[in-house]
Amino acid sequence: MPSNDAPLELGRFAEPAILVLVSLSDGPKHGYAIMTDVEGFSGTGMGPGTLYAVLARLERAGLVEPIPSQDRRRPYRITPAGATALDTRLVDLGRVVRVGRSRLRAPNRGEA
Amino acid sequence: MPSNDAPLELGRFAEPAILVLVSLSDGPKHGYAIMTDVEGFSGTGMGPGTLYAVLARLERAGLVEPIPSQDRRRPYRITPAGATALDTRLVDLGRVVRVGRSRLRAPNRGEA
DNA sequence: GCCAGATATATCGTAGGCCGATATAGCGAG
DNA sequence: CTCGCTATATCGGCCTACGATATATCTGGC
Repeated sequence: MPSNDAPLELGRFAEPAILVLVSLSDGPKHGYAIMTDVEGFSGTGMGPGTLYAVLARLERAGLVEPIPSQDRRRPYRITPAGATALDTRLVDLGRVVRVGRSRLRAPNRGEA
Repeated sequence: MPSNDAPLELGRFAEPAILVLVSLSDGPKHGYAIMTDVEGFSGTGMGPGTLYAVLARLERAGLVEPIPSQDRRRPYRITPAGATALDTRLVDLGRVVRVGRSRLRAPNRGEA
């Protein structure tokens, strides 16, 4: 979204790549299914432009791989490397979330 | 990052804005202190280019505000709007982390 | 049998974020 | 006095994010 004169609720949610990897960690899916799945477990949607760009980048990096398709769908599967990378990222993210929440709960003292 | 021939462990960590807001939710800090603090609670560092750009954007959005400085430091404080936005984001992020972890733990069945 | 809408993928344009490099300057230690 | 740390600011460029757009298939209603 271009003009940020309004209140603005923070630009993006997080790395789309993480959302895609989480979706695929459930089992192989094709692009369209990933889109609807992501919308399900995160409030955020994702256009085809973002989705297929992320998928291509992830494939180049060896974190996902395509499965030979029998019909018009092109399913992808997460690779072991992808699962490892996602797990690492999730641990880091979880730590940030935990720290952030505890800091928000604590009374905001004036000095750091 | 140009050439992606190497394994690659995923590009970025997450939104720098979130890291900055988490840092400020502890109490007011100036830029340099934010940088060292962020390196502490997340494995990721952050150059001055990223930091001050994020700070400017966050200020424009009303999520942080500058505190009049007495010395050469320019401290920032998180605003109520900033705390609310961060909390919302943290909830979403936490849900993604939870879903991702449980999916990674479950046996990877071949069909979605 | 036809049309509308959902399913499904691909690509382009572009706006803007990310980030390293670089410049500047005060301050304390030795 | 000089080195290195603290501290902030800006510029340039690559790359990502994402809506818009194009295309094709499958399905259900009439």
